[in-house]
Amino acid sequence: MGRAPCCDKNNVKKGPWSPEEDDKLKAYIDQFGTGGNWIALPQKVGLKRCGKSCRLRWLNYLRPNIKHGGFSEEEDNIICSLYISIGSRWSIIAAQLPGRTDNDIKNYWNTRLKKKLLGRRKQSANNRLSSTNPDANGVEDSSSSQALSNSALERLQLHMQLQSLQNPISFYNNPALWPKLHPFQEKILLQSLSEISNPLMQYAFPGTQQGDAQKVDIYGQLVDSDTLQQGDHPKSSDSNVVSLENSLNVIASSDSPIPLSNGTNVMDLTSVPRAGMADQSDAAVQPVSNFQSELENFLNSKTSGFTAQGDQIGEFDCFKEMNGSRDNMNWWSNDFETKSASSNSWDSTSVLQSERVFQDYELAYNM
DNA sequence: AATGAGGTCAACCGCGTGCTT
DNA sequence: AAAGCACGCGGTTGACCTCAT
Repeated sequence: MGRAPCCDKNNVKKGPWSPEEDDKLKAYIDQFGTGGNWIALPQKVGLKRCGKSCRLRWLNYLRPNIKHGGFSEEEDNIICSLYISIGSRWSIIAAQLPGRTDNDIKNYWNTRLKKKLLGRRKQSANNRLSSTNPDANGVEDSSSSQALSNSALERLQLHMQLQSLQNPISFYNNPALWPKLHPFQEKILLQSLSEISNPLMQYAFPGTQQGDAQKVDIYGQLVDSDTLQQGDHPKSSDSNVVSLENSLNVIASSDSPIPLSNGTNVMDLTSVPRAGMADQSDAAVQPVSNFQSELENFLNSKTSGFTAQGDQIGEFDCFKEMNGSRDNMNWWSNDFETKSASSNSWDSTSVLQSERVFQDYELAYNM
């Protein structure tokens, strides 16, 4: 036996609100308020609507100071940053954007921002196609190749953050699902991790600077960077792992409260239970330490037996230039208006996307 | 001009939580 | 303590709009 309906479904009007209904509801609430009972409100107002429908209409449309459309670039960045950080907790994200409703932001993310990001991915795929078709001289266009790799790196950063921070059983948090990586791919991964506090995060969490918080080690313990010695951790003599430690320290820096422009901080946001779903909130906001330990396991299994050769390091160095553009906040906005955005979803295609991202790297490696 | 595909967004639905009785 | 209820949330739907063919 299911829950009793909140109203008589047969006697309530559904569908779009008429201007008359809007006027009635607005006039009543302006004069008397909601009375703390949405269910009883429609009767008082004289509307044949469900109380929940009235509430939604008021909150999303009739309420004063509501903004519709015309999202600014800064708002875009905040939404992206918070989504990466806390996932689809639209009410919390909306709380950071005065005048915006959770419904509006949710729609905006699903219809625009997500596709903006994926559109870039598609463009990258196109670049890959063109880069695998060298011109008649067999000389490949170096700029397109670099753009491809750069794009792939940035996508991986965002995607890994999305997956690891949001979904505890995601591809990225499940070593069993990880493919065997080419040493080069591992290097790229490490470089990506070192940028996990990427520019997007800087918008919502402006207090964090890359490499500015070497206070927490990969074991989640507070560490004085001056006293951290080589050998303090089992793998610290391995250059890859040293790099990982630095990377994870950066990640771990977000464990510290980071001020937002409105006076709250990151921990305020990430520690807010999902209203109505408190049990899920812990999973929704993955503790960074879990991500760290998973990565540590990953490095244990993936770096053993591999020693980077000098020429390989040289190849890695050719990607240093990539980092030059990482402070560009607008990397994902280039094709904002691109009509070619696919209907892929982050969630359903994560593994496939991951594999294709790695294919990007493989291509770059083969160049 | 007609039509179909894709995009947008307001509204609905169902669920978990917490308050009240 | 337990049941009932309203609230608030995120996910989903479907009507409407726009654009390409």
